[in-house]
Amino acid sequence: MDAALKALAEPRRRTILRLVWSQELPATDIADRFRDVTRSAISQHLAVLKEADLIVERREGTRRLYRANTQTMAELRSFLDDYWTSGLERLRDVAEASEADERTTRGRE
Amino acid sequence: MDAALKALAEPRRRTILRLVWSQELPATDIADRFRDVTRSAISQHLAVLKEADLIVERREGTRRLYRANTQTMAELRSFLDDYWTSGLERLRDVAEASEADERTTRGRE
DNA sequence: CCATAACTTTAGTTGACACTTATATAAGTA
DNA sequence: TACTTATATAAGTGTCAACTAAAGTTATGG
Repeated sequence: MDAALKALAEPRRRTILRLVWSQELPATDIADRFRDVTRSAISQHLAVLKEADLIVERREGTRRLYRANTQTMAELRSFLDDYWTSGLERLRDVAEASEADERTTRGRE
Repeated sequence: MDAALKALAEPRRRTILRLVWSQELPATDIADRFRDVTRSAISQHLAVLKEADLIVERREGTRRLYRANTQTMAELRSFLDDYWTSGLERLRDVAEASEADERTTRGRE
């Protein structure tokens, strides 16, 4: 979930995600939409999105087709919702809990 | 909105946001929750959150009290919702539109 | 006014990250 | 097999972001 948020922080990646939201597209088609950036850069963005589980890759011959993993977005949405609304009454615990949170999320990077 | 997403990409800042979600807290109290980071660092995080309009600052004597701006979070939520659901039928336009988007958001940084 | 408290701001360092160019790999095609 | 197409991966570069330490700012209390 941390990875997803980080991935979405980059505007270019949001654009890519939107492109493959409702249809599967090969890497080339995606890269072609961007004029001021190399295929290589797009390929790397795709890797990040895939790592964050925001897109799914399917191979077909030499091509790789990508499409958005809408479920992860849904999960992210409810994560954000929960993150702020749930457990706010036990605020005294948040400090330790969140600090632990820091360490584990950082450790996972 | 871009700033808000970027601000939230950093786990430490999410923790801070959660701390001031339902109550106002002075900078010192916030900083005290984190052991492996300086007050200075927290101060800088607070500045980023404030810049992104995710928190609000109120001065009282020498203290500065912070609280979350829940409205911005609400806006972010609906932004994310809209971002993917709306306008997906006009996918042919997305490329140009989003590329323009890139340039303006980047220019604003 | 001077000291202290509560913060921020500045300067400098380090690591991460988006990018480019060049090279590698893998699958079709002549 | 050699060539091409579609793509990733490697290596290197410049910029930006998070951090520390130190100096600066603003209000309050002797």
